[in-house]
Amino acid sequence: MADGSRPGGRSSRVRAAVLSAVVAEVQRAGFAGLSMERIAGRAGVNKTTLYRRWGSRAELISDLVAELAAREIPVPDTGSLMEDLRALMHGVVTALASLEGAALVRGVVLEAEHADDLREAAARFWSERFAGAAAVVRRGMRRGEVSADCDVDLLVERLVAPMYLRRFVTQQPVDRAYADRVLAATMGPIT
Amino acid sequence: MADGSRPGGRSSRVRAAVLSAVVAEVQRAGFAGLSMERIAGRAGVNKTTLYRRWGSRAELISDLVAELAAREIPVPDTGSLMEDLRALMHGVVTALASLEGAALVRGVVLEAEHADDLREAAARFWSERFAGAAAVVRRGMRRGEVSADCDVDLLVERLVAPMYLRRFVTQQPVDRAYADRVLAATMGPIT
DNA sequence: CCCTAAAGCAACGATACGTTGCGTTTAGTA
DNA sequence: TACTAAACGCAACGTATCGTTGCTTTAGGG
Repeated sequence: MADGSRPGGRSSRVRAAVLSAVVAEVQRAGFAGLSMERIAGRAGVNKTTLYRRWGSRAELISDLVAELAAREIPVPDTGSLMEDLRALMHGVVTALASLEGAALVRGVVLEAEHADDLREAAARFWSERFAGAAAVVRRGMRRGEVSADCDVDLLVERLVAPMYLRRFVTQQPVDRAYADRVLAATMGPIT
Repeated sequence: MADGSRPGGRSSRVRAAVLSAVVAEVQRAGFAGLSMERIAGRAGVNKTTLYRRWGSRAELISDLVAELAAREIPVPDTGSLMEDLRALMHGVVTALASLEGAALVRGVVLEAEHADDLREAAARFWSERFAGAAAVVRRGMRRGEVSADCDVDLLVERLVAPMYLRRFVTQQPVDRAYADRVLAATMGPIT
């Protein structure tokens, strides 16, 4: 092999096992209770492997965030802006309800302030997500479903932000009905 | 003394020194990097005192949250809904920019999932804050500045949520200009 | 089938954890 | 002012996890 890297086979199995073990451990004891040795044990992997491949806990979390962020989510295109936005927001509801999605956001919120690489990974993640949502809005703008002088990025933020606030800050439930209420209240006057 | 408690004098000094040391340590190394011994050292207090008074790291953070949450913030009443809301949102901007405010929210986001007492403290905190903001909106509603069928609580959430999203999730800057944009976009069509 | 990247294993010192026993300071009371 | 007990300081303890190292074993890819 040219560069000597060996990505397939055992390596990828180890990687998958470790990342899933991290998620499981986050669920069990929270981010503050993460232990490298426990992660290794749950993943059926030696502690040494973690340090050799990731170097530190921060890099491991950073990799997890990048991994979860890399999962492509489809951008809806039904021809109706409201239907597209509804689908997008319901996707956020599902993501926030899932363990992986919650771990992703929580990891960023917790670590990003003191880990530059994680902050970059997070920035890439959010810019991609918001770009997809913004594209949806711009399609609707071309169809005349929203006025041309609308601040698209701000609109996207206003749509999704309340769900994050409830999920992580005020600890209130987030479901599709709530998403619909936010959507109606935000888009209602614009139409 | 009857119950044997002794709240004044040295006890309160120690408490103040410790809580301020926690905030300083959060700034230095983040929540994940909190060490009881380092906190004790910075506060000029023995490690034993921390464990005897608070029992655990989680309870210490919980107490800090309760302490910060107990600080009364004035609810503006200028006679104009938009001015009141602007003042409220600028207050949030200031709080998020301050170390204490960021530590408060971050502590809740980090620990609340696995600490029931902290979750209760956080719930009290947010319900008080949102009640104040909702009162402002209802005053405006009585003056006819907002329609009577408006969902007040949802409106408050929609106003403040984008600032929290930027500060903690997408890691983007939050200033008064942004708060004004959110306010204008959210209230513009209602008026 | 070989070569070697990658994982396993075992042990290390260092650090922080949480706890205990005992002596000292200090606040509140009589 | 003197007394009492709550609160803190101090020192030491065993434990757990950290992060690292040297060496051996496994298994993927040419």
